[in-house]
Formats: sequence, C-alpha cells, structure tokens
Amino acid sequence: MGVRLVEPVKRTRAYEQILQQLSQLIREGELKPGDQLPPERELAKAFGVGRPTLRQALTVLSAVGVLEIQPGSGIYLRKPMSEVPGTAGQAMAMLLMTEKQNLRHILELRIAVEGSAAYLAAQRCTAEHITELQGAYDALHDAFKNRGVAIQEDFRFHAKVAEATGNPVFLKVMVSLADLFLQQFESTTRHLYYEPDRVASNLREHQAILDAIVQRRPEAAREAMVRHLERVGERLDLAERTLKDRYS
Amino acid sequence: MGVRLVEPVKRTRAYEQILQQLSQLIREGELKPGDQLPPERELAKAFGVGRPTLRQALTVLSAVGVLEIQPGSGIYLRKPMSEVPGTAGQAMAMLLMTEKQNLRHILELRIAVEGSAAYLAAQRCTAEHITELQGAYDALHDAFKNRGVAIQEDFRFHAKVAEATGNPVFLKVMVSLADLFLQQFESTTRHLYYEPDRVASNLREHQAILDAIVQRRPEAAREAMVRHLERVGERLDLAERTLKDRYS
DNA sequence: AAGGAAAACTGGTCATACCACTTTCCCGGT
DNA sequence: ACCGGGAAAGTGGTATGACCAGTTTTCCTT
Repeated sequence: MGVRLVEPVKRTRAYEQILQQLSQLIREGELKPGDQLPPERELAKAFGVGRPTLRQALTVLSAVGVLEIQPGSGIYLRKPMSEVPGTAGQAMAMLLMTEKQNLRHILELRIAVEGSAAYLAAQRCTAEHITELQGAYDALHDAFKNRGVAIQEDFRFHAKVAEATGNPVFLKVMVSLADLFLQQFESTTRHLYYEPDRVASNLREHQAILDAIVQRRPEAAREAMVRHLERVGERLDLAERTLKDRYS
Repeated sequence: MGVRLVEPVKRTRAYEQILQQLSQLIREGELKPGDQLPPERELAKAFGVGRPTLRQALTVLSAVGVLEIQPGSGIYLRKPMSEVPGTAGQAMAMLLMTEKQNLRHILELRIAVEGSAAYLAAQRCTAEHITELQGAYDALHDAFKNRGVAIQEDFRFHAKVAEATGNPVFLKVMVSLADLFLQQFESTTRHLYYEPDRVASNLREHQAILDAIVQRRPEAAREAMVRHLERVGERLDLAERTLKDRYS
C-alpha cells in the first residue's frame, strides 16, 4: 500500500488514563474546588498503579495549576482563578515554550483579548461587577498615589475587567497572558517602567476604561483598553531603548 | 505581628528545577526543535536525580506538547506548531480544566483572538503567506465539494490566518483554542454541523475572509472573521436545539 | 551482499525504602 | 480542667533496583 491506510494504534500510557479520569471527575463536579484528595498511596491503590506513575499525573496537574500539592499536608483542588500570581503565567509559559516569543508578541495578544474583554464587559457587566471594578480602580489609585508602583493593583484591575465579561475562559486566558507578561517584564525592564511622570498618565488610561464600562459604551471601552495597552508597549520601547543606550 | 510580614520560603522541588533548566535550554536554543534528548537514564544521572523524578519533569513537558516521547525510541523536542491536532487543544484543556466552560465561552474568545488575527494578517502578511492562505482555501474548497466535510481543512485555513500575523503567540493560542473547540465539538454535535445546505454558506464566509486579507483591508478582514465565527455559533445553537427536540 | 534473528537500548511501570515536613494526639505539668 | 510540648503518625519528595514491552542496532547466517 502506497499511503498509510491505517492509523497506528495509540498505546495509552497509564498516567494519561489517570489524567483523563481525574479531569472527568473535576468536570463532572465529583471533585469540588478546595477539596482534599486522598493521599497518594491510597489514590495509587485505587487506580491500581504504582506511586511514581500516579505522581506523574499529579505532577502534570500541579504544573498547570489545577492541583496544589503541599508537602506533609495533602493534595488540594485549586479554586478556579485562585489569585496566585505566577501560577497562571507558568502554565501559559509552558504552552508557549517552543515558540520564539517576546514581550511585544504577548502584548499584541493581550490587546486582542483584553480589548474584546472590555467591550463585552461594558455590554453585560452586572451591578456587582461595577462595584468590584470601581473598588479595583480605587485601590489602584491609592497605590499609585502612595507608593508610585502598583503592579498588583494594576493586574487586579485588568482581571476585574475580564471577570465582568462573565466568561471564565476569557478571564483565565487573560490572566495567564498578563501574568506571563509581568513575569518576563520583571526580569527585564521593570525598574524603568514606573517612573513618576508616567503614573498620572497610566492612571488616566485606567479611568477611561472604567468610565467607558460603567457608561456601558462597548466600543469606547475597547478603544480605551487598546489605547492603554499600546501605551504600555510604547513605554516598554522607551525603557528598552534607555537600557540599550546605557550599554553603548 | 498582625499581618504576614515575611514570605514563606518556597521549597523548590527537584523536578521543578529540572523543568526550569530544560526550559532555559530550549529558550536559549541549546536544544533545537527536532533534537533527540539523551536517554532518561543519562539525563537522570546528569541532573543528579533518580529516574522517577526526572520522569516527572519530562511528563509535564510531554503533556503540554513540548516533548514527544516515543517508547523504545527516544525523547524528541517537538517543532513549534507541529500540526498534530489534539496536542495543542489538550494543553489548553488543562489550562481551563477548573473553569466552568462550554463551547460558547470558547467560541467567544476565538472571536476575539481570530478577529484580531485576521486584522493583523491583512495588515502585514507577506506574499508567501498569501500563497499559503490561498492554498489552504483551495484545499478547503475541494474538500467541501468532494466530501462535504472538511474539518481538517477548515482548521488549517484558520491556522494560516493566524500564521500570517507573524506572531507565534497568536498562532499558538489560536490553534489551542480552535483545537479544544473541535475536541469538545466532536463529542457533542459534530454530526449535526455539516449539513449540505450549510456548506456553501460556510465556504462563502471563508472566501470573504481570504479576499479581505488579500486586498489588505484589515477592518473588513476582522469583520468577515467575526461574522464567520458568529455564524458557527448560530449553527451550533441550531444543532443543540435539534438535539434537545429529539429528546423531548 | 542481503535477510533475519539475537542482543542492546529505550521508555513504562512497579515495589520498597528512606527522608523531611506537617499534622495530630496524648501525656505531663500547671 | 487547662495548656503546652513532644512523640507518633501521616504526607509528599526522592532514590534504588528491577522487570516488561516495545524499538533499534548489530552481527551472524545464508
């Protein structure tokens, strides 16, 4: 036979089956967020595998942020969107590991995702969402005024926007991207970003986003968000140029 | 002390360090796509860990699609965006595992991402990109005419659009989302989707996207892509309603 | 030189053991 | 009766060694 007419049988590895079973238990609500799983030794016996094999599955789930494994304590199912910075970004980092990527590539996707998020948020955010959004902005405002640096608060504001879409997938992907962005950001030009003269501008941009959403003007919200992130990119360019100048 | 003043020390597990080291080797180009890694036993010795521990790291990398592990043969570094349907979607599925999500949530994000992808593609695709895009469309056209079903070709067309952005992060995220969409799609209403009367309409939508990109009209390309995916959603609703009727 | 079988190699899995840490519980002191 | 405090049990983290089922290589036979 010239071409391949049959598919080679796929040998499903044991840990893959465990992965699949656990996924199903989670999806069907058999395992609820915050639940503690049985000890590894029990689980291994239940699945009929050895402990190392079980650990492969658990390790994968832990690496992507589904499980939280605490030595000496136990294995817990993370709550959706647990605000543990670094976890979501870690998973996205692995997803993108083999792709040649830089901050600008990630930022470009953030613009796409968060622009639409702002649009949808303005379209259908609830009263509670607005309250939370307002609170996040106030916190951002205070942090800016007091400390001048507010990476955490900035992050949370963006997360609240995504949350207001009511779409958990939007939220998760946005958070993962933003988290990864900040991680790479930190290791390069963080110290140059938050210069005093940029704080006011940054704050105004956030307020424009908030206002547009509260006024329920989707297009304006998208534009405000896109403009804000584009400014972030500009400041990034500036910072990198400054760095380069220093070394020349 | 009232509040936590110190951060608890993070005990870095051995497999996490391996993960980090391997990531670095990949990012720095020390390991190139397609490369074969040393055997597990050697790697374990090199890292100074036991084989089970090393396997945890390898398993994670394999689960997110970075490595391809072939029993009896060896461990290989996957090429970026290797067109292995199911792999990218698997990683995204784990990222979203704990989120309550359905097809509509994923589709909404696809609209955001792919709409912008079409926009950027129209803005800066090269001649080669256009050729590939055209080729993908032709393949889609033929498959539709001949078999009436063209999930693979449909997928590849969308991937080519994302590829034309020149942004690997866009491509990867888009492919992951679309792949996940198709996976869940398959298990629910696939058989109702490709009905003969919808084929022509679907094909026209794709052509509109292609034309707008070739003519380098970003806004038109975005609109065409958004409209197309919204139609996909409508057909999905229709299919689900049909299913529900059958059970009532 | 070609074919084929055996040997070597590779990943997949298991069993056991030990370590470090956390949690629990019981005992002794107050 | 209450409250430490320390031992014991429980938990995840890791190492070792072994065996299996495949694949790949080697080398002998024809």
